[in-house]
Amino acid sequence: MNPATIKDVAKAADVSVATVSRVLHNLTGYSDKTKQKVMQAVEELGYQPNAIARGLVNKRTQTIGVLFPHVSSSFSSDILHGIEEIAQEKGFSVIVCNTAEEGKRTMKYLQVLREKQVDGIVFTSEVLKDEYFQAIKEMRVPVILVNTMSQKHMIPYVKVDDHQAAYHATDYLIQKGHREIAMISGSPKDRIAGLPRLEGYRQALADNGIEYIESRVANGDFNLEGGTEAMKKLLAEAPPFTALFAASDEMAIGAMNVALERGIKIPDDLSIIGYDDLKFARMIYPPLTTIHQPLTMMGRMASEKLISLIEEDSTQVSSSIVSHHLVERQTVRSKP
Amino acid sequence: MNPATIKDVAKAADVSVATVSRVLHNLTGYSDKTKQKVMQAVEELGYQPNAIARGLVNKRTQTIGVLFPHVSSSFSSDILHGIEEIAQEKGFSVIVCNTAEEGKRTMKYLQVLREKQVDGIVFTSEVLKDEYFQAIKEMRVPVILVNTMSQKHMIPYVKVDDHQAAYHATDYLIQKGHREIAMISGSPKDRIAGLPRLEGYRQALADNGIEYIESRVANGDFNLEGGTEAMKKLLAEAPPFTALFAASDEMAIGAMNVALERGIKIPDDLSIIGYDDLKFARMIYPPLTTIHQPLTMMGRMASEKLISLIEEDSTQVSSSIVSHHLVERQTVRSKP
DNA sequence: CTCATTAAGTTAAACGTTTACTTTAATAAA
DNA sequence: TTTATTAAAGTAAACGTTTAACTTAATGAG
Repeated sequence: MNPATIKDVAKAADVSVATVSRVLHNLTGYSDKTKQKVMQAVEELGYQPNAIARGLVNKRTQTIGVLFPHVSSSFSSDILHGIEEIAQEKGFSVIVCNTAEEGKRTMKYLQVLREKQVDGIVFTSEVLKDEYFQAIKEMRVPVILVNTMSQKHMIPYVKVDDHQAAYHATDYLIQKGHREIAMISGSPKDRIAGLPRLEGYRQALADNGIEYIESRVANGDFNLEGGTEAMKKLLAEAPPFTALFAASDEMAIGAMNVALERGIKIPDDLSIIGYDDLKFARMIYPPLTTIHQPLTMMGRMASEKLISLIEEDSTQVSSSIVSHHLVERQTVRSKP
Repeated sequence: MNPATIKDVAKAADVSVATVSRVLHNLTGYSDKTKQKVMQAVEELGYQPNAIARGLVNKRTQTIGVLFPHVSSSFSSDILHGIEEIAQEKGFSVIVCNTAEEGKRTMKYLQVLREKQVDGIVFTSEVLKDEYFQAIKEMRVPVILVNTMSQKHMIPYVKVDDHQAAYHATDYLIQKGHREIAMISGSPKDRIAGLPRLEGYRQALADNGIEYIESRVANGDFNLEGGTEAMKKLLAEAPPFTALFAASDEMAIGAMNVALERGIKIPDDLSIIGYDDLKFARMIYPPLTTIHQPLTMMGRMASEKLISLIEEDSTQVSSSIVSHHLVERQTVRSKP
C-alpha cells in the first residue's frame, strides 16, 4: 500500500480534497464537525503531505543550496552549522554542495540547484566568477555571499573586514612592544582573504612608523604545511623578529611546531598571533591568541538574510561587515 | 518572463511535449531532423528541466537526507564529505540535518525528510531509537547507519569495531613495555562508542595478565574539558601510570595540555594514544599517536551502499566493519 | 494491390497538491 | 414572502513532467 494522499484522506472523511486542504492549512470554510472528521482520517491513515507536489504548485521548495569549496574543513562546517540552524528554524532544508578546489564543480552544482528549484543560494569562501553570477541571475533566486564578496556585482555579503582585522592583529603586537614583526600570509593573488590581510599588516606597520621589510613575509597558502615551510624560510632568511602574525590558525600552528622543534619558546622567545579562531586554537598548548571570526554567527546571519529575501521578495540588498575580535590566549607577551 | 518549460520548447520546435521529452532522454521515436529542432529550441530558450515536476511523476527525488548530532564537529564533517562526494557522483543531492544534542530534533527532521520525499537516509553517530526506526520504516526508504548500529533491528551499518580498535590501542602500549596504563573513557552508558572501547581496554589488559584497576579510568565525555578534568583526576587519584589511552583525540589533547602544564613530558614521562585521528591530531606538538578512523571513506561507503539500495531496490542488507589503523606519531615511546 | 510492420509522432492521463471559482443551503433583512 | 448575505462545501484547472496508448504514414512482403 502506497503512502496516503490527500485524496485518500478526502475519501475517508467523505469530503472534497479542497476541504481537506483547507483544514490542514487552517483556512476558513468548514465546520467544526468536518474538521474533526478530517483530522481523524489524517490520523488513521498516517497522512503526511507531499512537499514535492506542494512545491510544484507553489513554486517554492523551502530549500536552499549552500556551496562550499571544502565541506570538511572546520571552517566551512562552522558556517554550515549556523546556516542550517536558522534554516531549520524557519522551515527550510539545506542542500550542501562541495564545489571542490578551484570551484571545479561549481557550475555543475549551480545547474543541479536550479533543476531542484531551490529558493535561494548561499555562496561561500570562493570568488564569484562572472560565469557563476550569470547562472545565478538566470535562476532568479536570491544569493548571499559569505566570507567573500564581489566588487563588480551588487550582491549582499556577510564577512569580516579582513584588512581591518589584520590591522588589528598587527597593531596588537605593536602595542605589546614588538617592532620586528614577521608575517605568514596567504597568497597575495587571493583578493578576498590574501591581499587584504597582507595590506592590513603593512598599514599597521606604516601607521606606527615601522619599516616594511619584504623578506619578513612568507606565503604559506593558509595551510599547515605551508605554515611550517614559511616559518622555516623566515627563520632562515628574514631579519630576526620577535613576533609573528599568521594569516590563518593552521599556519600559526605550523609555525609554532617548527618553533617548538627548534627550541624557540612561545611566547617567551617569540609571540604569535593567528587568524580564524578555529576550534583547535584553544586546544593546543599554549593556547593560541588569534583573531576570532564568528563563523557560526555569520552562517546564521546569511541564512536569515537569505530567507527574508526569499519570503519578502524584498529586492533591497544589505551586506554586513561583522566584527571580528581578538581573543587573547597565551602565545603573545609584552616585550620588556 | 518565467523560466521556459518543456511546453515552451515543444511549441518553439513545433512538436509535442512527448517528443521533446523523448529526445531529452535519448529514447527512440524521432528523426534526426526533429532532434535538431528540439535541441535548438532548448538552446535558444535556455531550457532546464524542473526536477520537482519530474520527482512528482517518477516518485524519485534523487535526494538523500543525512542526520548528524553535530554538523560542525570535525568528525561529522569528514563523514559528510565522503557522503557528499559519492552522492554527487551518482547524481544525488544531500540534505543535511543537524539533530542537535540528544537527538532533540531527530523526529522533526525525519518528518521533514519524509515530506520532502528523500530517496534514502544516512543516520550517523546516534543511537537508533525505536521511535526513529518506526518512522523510517513508515517512509519505506532505505537507511544506512554510520558510526552506530542497532542490535535490535537489521539495518546495514558502516563502522569500525570499537572494541577491537581500543584493544589494539591498549595492546600497542603494552607491547611498548607499559603495564601501568590509564584510560580516559567516554561514558560507559554509551553503548556505541563508550562501553566497547572501555571493554577493549580491559580485555587487552586481561589478555596480557595485567590487573584492571578501576581508579585508573576516568570518564571524560569525549570532549576537551572532559579530557582535562579526567586527566587531573587521574593524576590526583590513580596509582601512577606510564601510559594513557584516551577514547577520543579531543580528550587526549585535553590530557596532554594538563601534562604540559605540570611539566610532565610527552612521551618521555608519559605515553599517550588517542582515538579518531582528527585533522588536528597531526597538527599539535608532539603529533598525536592515535587510532585512525577512516571517516571520509566511511561516508563514501555509506553513500554507495545507500544509493545501490535505492537504485537496485535490492533488499539485502550488508554491513561493513571497516578497519581502523594505528598511526604512530610521537606521543608514545617504549618503556626502557 | 493488400496487409502487416515499423518509425515518427501525438494525445491525454497521471503524479499530489493548491486555489480561484462555483454551488448549495441556511439565515437574516426587508 | 422575497431577496440578499454568509458559511460550508465542492469542482476543476493548474503546476511541469513522464509515459502508456494511440494515430498516421511510409515501407516491404506476399
